[in-house]
Amino acid sequence: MTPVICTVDVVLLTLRDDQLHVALLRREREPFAGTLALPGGYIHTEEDRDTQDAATRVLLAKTGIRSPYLEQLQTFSGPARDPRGWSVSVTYYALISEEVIARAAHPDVQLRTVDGLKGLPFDHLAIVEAAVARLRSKSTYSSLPVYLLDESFSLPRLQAVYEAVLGEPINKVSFRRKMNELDMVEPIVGAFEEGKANRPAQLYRLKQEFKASLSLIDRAFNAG
Amino acid sequence: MTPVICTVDVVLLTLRDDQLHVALLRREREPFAGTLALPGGYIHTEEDRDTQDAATRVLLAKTGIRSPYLEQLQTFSGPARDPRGWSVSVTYYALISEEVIARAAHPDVQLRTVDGLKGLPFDHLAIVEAAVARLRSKSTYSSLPVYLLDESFSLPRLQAVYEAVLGEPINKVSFRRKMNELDMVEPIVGAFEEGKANRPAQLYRLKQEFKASLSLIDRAFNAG
DNA sequence: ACAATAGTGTCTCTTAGACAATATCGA
DNA sequence: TCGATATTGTCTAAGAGACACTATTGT
Repeated sequence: MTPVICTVDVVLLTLRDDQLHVALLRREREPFAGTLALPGGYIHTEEDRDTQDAATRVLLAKTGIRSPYLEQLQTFSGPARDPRGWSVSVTYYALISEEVIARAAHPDVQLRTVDGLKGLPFDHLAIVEAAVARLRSKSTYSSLPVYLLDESFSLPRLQAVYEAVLGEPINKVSFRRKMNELDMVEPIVGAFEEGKANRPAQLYRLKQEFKASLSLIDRAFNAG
Repeated sequence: MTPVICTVDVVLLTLRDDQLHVALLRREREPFAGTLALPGGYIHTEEDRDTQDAATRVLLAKTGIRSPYLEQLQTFSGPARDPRGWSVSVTYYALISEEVIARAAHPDVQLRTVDGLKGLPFDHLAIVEAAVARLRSKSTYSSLPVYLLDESFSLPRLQAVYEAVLGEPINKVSFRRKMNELDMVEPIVGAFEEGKANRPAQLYRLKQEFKASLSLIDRAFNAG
């Protein structure tokens, strides 16, 4: 029986100009050397405790980013997706703020909009699409999008992030009411978003108890 | 680099006496020979087109069941879960009616309640728990539970299945109203559930267009 | 007729969205 | 003061649950 090639790939997503972007890197080796592709690599059985560990290691090594949110996405497999042979790729997706990308990402990391992506090697396009679909789906009923923002943020900004991810407007009153009920963010007393010619927005942060886990919403966000 | 062991495992779930059961088989080979375990096996790179294909093949070969619903669950991995070495198991879960089990399952298939399971080898307990959690979660907002029933069923029966899976009562009026809106089942004209000392229930079937895909509910089922 | 469960009508309560009033900043 | 955006109050509409009534079977 031919051995199976085992790799991990990571879809690192961020928001720039209210558009979802994915982090890509130029491949140094064959196959597809020189092509922009997802950060990925082989599982290292001597050092990785599991594939999540491998994904964390690969992401840090290739992009310089240590993501607070890294979730297993799906496993892609088959004889044709990799020219080297029958392969399995356990894929993960991560969310990060644009600010962290700017501060910590290796200079060769390239951001590309997730819409209209093309020319990706392997089945990386399908992987990115699955990651975006998962993010969209989870965003309708969880606090997931806060990971696309920096430590502190205003509610209008958070709402804009939800709207950008979901691709539709959200009723302002409902949004704030829901955020209130969810009790997942707390105001940073005395901190405001200043500098603009209008009433400054209160800055919030994710509550400590939600930093590790997601907050789940029983009723989805609706358009409005 | 040591090679990674690549397998698939399948959690086949069914409902018996309104309790979720999982199909287990006694292992014929080491490791854990003689122990009840999930049906699983190696990926066959010569014949499997992908891991979904492998899961379908393994399930049919080991249990005799060809499930209409088979979804990728999660990939489990690590150096310790299998004594043979660093391994990756791509897991799937399937739903089937008790009637199909009775008709088609190999005689050595054993059903066990998913609650209070113990003594499973590898990390099979964690895999079963993940499958049950996924089923519960998806059942709150989709037509998934219909796969636990036979071809035709009454609405009260379908409601009982939802209640068994979700573990809480559902308001009868709301349930029927929602089923009506969803438009995913249709009455079988002239077919009733007979034999009991009460008004016979209309029999329904899943509409053709939902046999391949799930019907998604925008608002979750609520207790009541 | 009675017991038992199927199926429906309807009232009330909760929740979401529309609309608009008020608050607070820089220019 | 004006323009702009934050924040809040409140009315209205839609959806969910409670309750009870009608329907239909076997005994």
